[in-house]
Amino acid sequence: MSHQKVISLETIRIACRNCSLSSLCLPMGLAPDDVERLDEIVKRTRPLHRGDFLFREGDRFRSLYVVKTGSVKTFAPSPEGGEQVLGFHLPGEVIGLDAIDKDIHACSAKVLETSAICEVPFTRLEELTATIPSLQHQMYRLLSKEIGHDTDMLLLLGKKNAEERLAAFLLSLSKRLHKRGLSATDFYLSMSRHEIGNYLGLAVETVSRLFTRFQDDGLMNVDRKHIQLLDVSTLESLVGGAGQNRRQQQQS
Amino acid sequence: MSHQKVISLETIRIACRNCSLSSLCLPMGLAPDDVERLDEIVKRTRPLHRGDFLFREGDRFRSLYVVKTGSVKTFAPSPEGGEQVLGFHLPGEVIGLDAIDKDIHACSAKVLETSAICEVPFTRLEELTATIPSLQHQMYRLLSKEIGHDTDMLLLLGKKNAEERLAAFLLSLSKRLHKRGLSATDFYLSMSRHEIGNYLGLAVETVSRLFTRFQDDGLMNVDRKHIQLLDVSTLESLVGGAGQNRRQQQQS
DNA sequence: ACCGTCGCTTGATCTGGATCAAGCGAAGAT
DNA sequence: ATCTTCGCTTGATCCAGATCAAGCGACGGT
Repeated sequence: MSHQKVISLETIRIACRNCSLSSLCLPMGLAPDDVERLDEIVKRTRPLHRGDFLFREGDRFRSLYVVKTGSVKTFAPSPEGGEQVLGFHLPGEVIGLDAIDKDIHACSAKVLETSAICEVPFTRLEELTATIPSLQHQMYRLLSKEIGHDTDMLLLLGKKNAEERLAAFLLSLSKRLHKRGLSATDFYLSMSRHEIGNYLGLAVETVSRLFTRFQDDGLMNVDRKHIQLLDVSTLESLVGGAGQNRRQQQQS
Repeated sequence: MSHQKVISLETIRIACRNCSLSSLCLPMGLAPDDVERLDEIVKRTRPLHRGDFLFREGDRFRSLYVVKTGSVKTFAPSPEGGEQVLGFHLPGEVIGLDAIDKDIHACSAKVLETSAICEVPFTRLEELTATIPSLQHQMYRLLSKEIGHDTDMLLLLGKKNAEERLAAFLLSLSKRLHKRGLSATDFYLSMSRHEIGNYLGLAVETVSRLFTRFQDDGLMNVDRKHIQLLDVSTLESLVGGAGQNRRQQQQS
């Protein structure tokens, strides 16, 4: 997405209180004093590069990770030896929540491009939440939000066709990038077609064909990793399942 | 599954400290005094019946619900008017965690058979967790566990074929029932074939055919809602994806 | 500048499971 | 006791998307 050595020490020295992501990240809604306390436990590591791991499946769980810049994918091994991509994580998003339960990471997290990551030791965070009610609430919300997101994915994988899935994926990226102050209609993909397909439960070929089709239909421009959304409202209508009239699935 | 009026007032008067589910439910690992405090905020409603709602999509979020006996399904509306079954909830399982974030329920919860349910007002629970560190930790684990479960479902819907999905579903029920002291190999389904199919992303017909096939192969007996698992280890090997050799999905 | 690798595209074919269609039997209603 | 409904099963057909196959072009390495 961008040249490597651009991220300097100054960038990673930015504390929570000055971080442009604070409204998306843990500090959301905290009093200045409390942000200060949170700030003290956050480790800021130097930039990581494509292919680096934040943690691997089977690792002991110690910290949550927050993407500051760049992007990360998480994936779990499937019994046969393949893997399931579980998510792509953009700035402001928290990684590792699923490991709190068993104290062991059940999935791996791999950096997709040069990225700055904050590390938050969980035990210390947990102690802090006990004394800062609003931070505790923020944590509950964070975990709950993740569940809600997974629920959306279940609906996508369970009920939507290929076209709807890809449209939903593009719009999700668009929306999340926009919330971080980036363009909602012009961006670069940091993941491969293969990874997109894996994530959406589709073959690479299907993803590729759909990109071509969407472009032919004037919905977007695609040039390698460079994406430009041209007709967001039509994409949105595609997600709604207006694609065809598929059988209404209900039960009782 | 059983006659209705059997559950009496005595049954629902059981406090947390006497509840046989305490090792599965919130109180896990709490000191007796703390269980007492938790116990005080839990409301025990009279038994609910098939078709009753715990909450509906759009309702204000107020409480978490714990299944004590019986079973509950949760489901979300899909844009087209159909619905996606999100889960079936057995005794000891907690419902409503996904609504903490937005403070609004994004899905509905419907009772599948006569059931006893505990209601835990969330605001009060949250206050309590701030003063009982082990309860706070328990809550984090609970939310995290839910994420882990959703992750498993993503893998199931994204990578597994029909046979693998149904085998996984049956084994999941079996395992969860067993943990609650019930038979792991002989049980009744409280949900319809349609609901199972919806949950697993399959058509009713496919579910029905697979039940027939599994029975013909000697893996289980099926008589309406009554299930007997005969060959658990073969079912387990089916889940592993040993079914056929499907293309290894991996990415760079 | 050249080469090899690898990710991506595009075309042809195949297939698992959806859809369509037609009973059947159990449970509740009158 | 009979009817009606509805959930379930089974058979026939269809199709979206997987799989197979064959280039092509970008990029990193030397």
